This record gives sequence, C-alpha cells and structure tokens, in this order.
Amino acid sequence: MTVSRVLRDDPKVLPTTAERVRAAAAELGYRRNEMARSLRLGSGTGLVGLVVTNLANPFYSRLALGVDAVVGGHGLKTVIGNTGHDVAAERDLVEDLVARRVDGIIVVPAADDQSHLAAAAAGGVPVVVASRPPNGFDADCVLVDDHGGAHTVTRELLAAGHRRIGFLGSPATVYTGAERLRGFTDALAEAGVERAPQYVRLGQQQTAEATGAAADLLALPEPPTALFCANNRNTVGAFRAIRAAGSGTALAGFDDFELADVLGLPLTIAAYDSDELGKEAGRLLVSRLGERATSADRRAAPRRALVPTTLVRYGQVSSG
Amino acid sequence: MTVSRVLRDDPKVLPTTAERVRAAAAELGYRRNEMARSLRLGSGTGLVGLVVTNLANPFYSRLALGVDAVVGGHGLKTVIGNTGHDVAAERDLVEDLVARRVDGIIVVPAADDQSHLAAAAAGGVPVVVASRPPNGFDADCVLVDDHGGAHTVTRELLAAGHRRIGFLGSPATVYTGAERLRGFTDALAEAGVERAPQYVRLGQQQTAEATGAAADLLALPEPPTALFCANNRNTVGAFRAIRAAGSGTALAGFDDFELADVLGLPLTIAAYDSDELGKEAGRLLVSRLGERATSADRRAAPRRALVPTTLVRYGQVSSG
DNA sequence: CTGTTAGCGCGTTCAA
DNA sequence: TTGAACGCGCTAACAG
Repeated sequence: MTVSRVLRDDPKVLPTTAERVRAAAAELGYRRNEMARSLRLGSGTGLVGLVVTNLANPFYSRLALGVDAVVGGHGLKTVIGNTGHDVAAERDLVEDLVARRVDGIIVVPAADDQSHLAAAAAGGVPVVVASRPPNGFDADCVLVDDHGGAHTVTRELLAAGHRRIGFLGSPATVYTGAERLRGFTDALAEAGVERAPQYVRLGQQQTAEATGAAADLLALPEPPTALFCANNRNTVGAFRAIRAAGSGTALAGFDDFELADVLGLPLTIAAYDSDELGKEAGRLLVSRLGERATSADRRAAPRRALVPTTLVRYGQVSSG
Repeated sequence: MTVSRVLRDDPKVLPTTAERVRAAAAELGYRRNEMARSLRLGSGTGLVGLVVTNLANPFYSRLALGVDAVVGGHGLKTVIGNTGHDVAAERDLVEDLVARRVDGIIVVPAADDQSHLAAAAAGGVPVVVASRPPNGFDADCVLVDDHGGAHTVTRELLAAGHRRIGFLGSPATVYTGAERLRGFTDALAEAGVERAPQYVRLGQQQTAEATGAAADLLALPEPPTALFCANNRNTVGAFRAIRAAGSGTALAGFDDFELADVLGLPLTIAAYDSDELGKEAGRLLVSRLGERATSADRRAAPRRALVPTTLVRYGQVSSG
C-alpha cells in the first residue's frame, strides 16, 4: 500500500495523497505494527533487555534509569526483568529475552552460574555484565571500584586510630562482597593490623540480620571500636545495633543512602553513582550494537569499565 | 517444517524425529522467534506496558515489582517506561507501546492531560490507571485511600491537642495531593478548627524545597505546633527543618520510608503498600485481558480498586 | 506422522 | 507517483 510509504516518510508520494492517508489513519486510529516491521526489516526489535536481582533496591532502579536514559537516546526501549536473586528465574528471563530478539542484554547476574549468558553471547546477542565480571565467557562489563573504595574507607578508620575493626558483608560468593572484603583486608595488612576472624560476619542480606550480626560483635569481650559494612543493608542494620547498645562505635560503609547524615553517628561512606553504572553499561552496549551494524568482522576485545567511588564523611570519625 | 511442531510440543511427531530436532536446535542455538510467532497467531505479544513517572522512587519500583509479579504469573512480561513527570515523554511512550502491540498498559499519569491514554483505550488496548483516576475516558483504575489516610492522621494530631497544624504537599494539580489536602481539611473542619492559609505550602517535590517551606512555617510569629506532610519527600524535608530549628514540632506524614523510626521525633504516618497497588493494577489488567479472550461482547463497566492505608506511629505525638 | 500451501503486517523491488 | 509481487519467521489447515 501507499500508506507504508507515507508512514515511513518516503518522499516519493504526492503531498495530497499523503495528507489523505494521514487523515484516514488518524480517523481509524491506525498505527503500523512495529513488530511486523522489525520482522521484515531484519533489523533488531529496538528492545534492550535489562535483568536485575532486585528492582526494589534503589540501587538497581537508578541503574535501570541510567540504562534507559542512554539506550533511549538511541531509539531503543528497555525491557526490565527482576530475578529476585533466583538463578532459575534469571535463566528463564534471559532465554525469553533472546527468543524475543532483543538487540542486546544488560544483566546483573544473581550468581556464579552464568551459563545462560554464555549461551546468549555465543548465540550472537551482545551481552553486558554489570556490577560483577563475566564468568566463563567473554563480555563487556562495568564494575564498581569495590576494592579501592573499601580500601580507602578502611584506611580512614585506621587513620582515626581504630585497630579493632569489625566487618559486615555479603556472602563470600558475591563478587562485590569478596572484593570489598579484600580491600578491607589489604588496608589492614598495610597498616600492620591483623584481621581477626571473629570480627568478620558475612552473609546477612537484610537489615534485621545485619543488626543481629553487629550486636554479636559489640557483645564480644573485646568489641571492635569501629564497624565497616560492605553494603547499605548492613550499614543500616549495624547502625541500629550501635544505637541500641548505646556504644560509641564508629561506623563506615559502602553505598550511600538517604538520611545517612542525620543518624547522629560518625559515618564514613564509599559512595558511587549507580545511575552512572547503568549509563556506562548502556554506552558499552550501544557501542557494541554500533560496531555490529557497521562491519561484521570478528568482534573487538571485551571492554571493561570501572565506576569510581567517592569518600563521603557524615559527622566525624571518633578516635578509638 | 517439522521443527515448528517439535518446539510447540505437538504430539503428532515421532519421538525419534523430535529428539533429532531438539539436538540440532541445541547444537545451533536455535530459538524460535516469539515476535514472528505472535504475529502469525494474531494473539497478543505477551507484553504489558508499564509507564511510571519516576522509577528511582522506591514507591514506583515496588509498584513495578507488584505488577510484574502478577502479570508474570500469567506468562506476560513487563516493559517499563519512565516519564520523568514529562507529559510529552508519556505520550511518546504510550504510543510506542501501542505500536509494539502490547496486550495492555498500566500507567501512572504524569498530569491531567491523558488524551493519549484515551486514544489508546479507544483503539482497543486495555488501560489501567494507577494512583490517579482516569481523566476524560473510562478505564479500570486502582487508587490509594488518600482522603481516608490523611483524614486519620490529621485526627491523630488533633487528638494530641494540636490546633495549629501546617500542611506541606504536592501541587494542587496532582490528584493524590489534592485528595490528601481534602482529607486534612475535612478532619480540621470536623474538629471545628479553621484551616489557616498561611500554614499550607504546596508544590515542593524535592526534599530540599520541602525543608525551605517547612522552615518558613516554623519561622512564623505563631508557628504551627505540628506539620502534616502529604508525601515522604516533604516528610524528610520537614524533618530536617524541624531538626535544624531545634523545635519540638510534631510531625506526621503520608508514605512510610526507611529509618523513619530512628529520627528521634514523634512521627505518625499513613502507610500503604505500593507493591499491593501494583499487584491490584496487574489483577485488573489480567482480568480485562481474560474477558477479552473469552467473549467479545461490549466491555464490562470500569472497575475501581482502593488500596487502604495503615496508621504507623513512631515515637509518640507530643501534645501541643 | 510429515510436507505443502497460505497469510499474519510490513517493506523492498520492479513494473506500470 | 502508485500498485503488484515476494519474503521476513512462523503456524493452521489441509494434503500426502
């Protein structure tokens, strides 16, 4: 039909006819089927898949906004999937996105098993891994400076005189958690301080669990004079424990959060911009899509981006 | 081809052949194209569009999870779009979703102009409006008990003896803001208290602006002894102002938020579950899709769901 | 049980 | 400038 030309702004059509078509389309509420269009064109669907573990966490929703802002600027739309930390859900989600012929996928893997991502990447779908490195296959990825941030914050505590420092973090199997623990440990080692195993608690994911773990540390015969929390769930939980104990324990953490400044406690935070993390992931993906469009030669080497952390001080670190 | 039957689990195929097909598919990483499939079948795309104003707000991300949980249980996937309170963006987003042939749309309108929603609904796409009522057309919708929640909280303040109560809220053009102001005003009227115009500040959307507005009220010759904030942005902002002024002003608000319990201030909140709001919206949409599938007779009357609020007390309301 | 025909809505190519 | 034919990947209906 001629309508196809009109809706595609093909100049080879009489203005008179074009106007008549537009009028009729408006009258009937006609819209061309973008799905059929992409099918015929062989071009992508204009869809980008984004898979995260927990959208309710502002960290991930801001990441999603960052992704959407960048890919949206390139005429792409974002399909968000939530896994709830469930690997099986993540696998289904990724396979479904591939079956829907998304142009690319950005994913924050829920666990070490990334075989479905490897399969998708092998199938020719551009994959960008965010917040953790790809495991078992090559892909672009964007990471936070987990080690550096934890290292800097820990040095801050050491400089304030603390020697007995507790650590609350994610399970060791989570990349970010492991890296932050490594940064913490390295800083201690550089200061000649030994890491005491009884001061390290890993695995608590919710604030309630974190409160319990922190309370345990504070109840030790020789309690830590400061706590370093590897994520904001633990920081909030530890805050409650310190407050309940009425102790003067100093607090430091990873990930900023609202109202951190009014807790009435010395608090040092390694903050970073999750929006920027998403934007960078989007940029990597868009760039990859671009090179795919131009030349079909062997793909460039995987790129790796690093999002820096900033040191934020609320109150002052009391000396221990 | 026979592969079509195999991948669709059509029993009319030899197990031998089926297995051979599956093996080849696995080898080649073949996946059937779901887009082409839905095109041929004429059935929907299995996609649900969700349009919100600000995904970075945990309120909306939880709403999104609620929607996804419900529609996901029915084999549907959620495409999330963010408008940033921009009506033009909302219009583009909705039109694009319609062009992509989503099976239905759930939207939190950014403003009163919902003509694009009316167009979509008229075009036969099921629309569910969340958090605000539809304007200018008929559609299912799910609302929060804005009036009731504000009314209850205000009565709480009145019962504690407060008579000079300030109000910080959204612009009057936002439905939720208007309803909450109405609940506030009605409660005052029932107690025989006159609403003082100088105690009402509308329009501040960010915490910083809210802090300024609250500071203004506290600086009045006869300052309010309590503040009612119609959303959590204003509550957080007002908290900072009260804290800075060192006044004993009581605080009450709409929307719960993390750390509300540790602010060291009497705080009463009308809380509600935005996850449930999303779930209910999802249920309305799924139900609408179901009836569309069964009979094509004239559509049922628009349904309207109401999500209740719960009163939460942090600390105690000091008497004024 | 398997292959063939036809067509979902669109765009490209080639004639008219 | 417009229309007819063909095919994108898939499947319902009918052969074989």
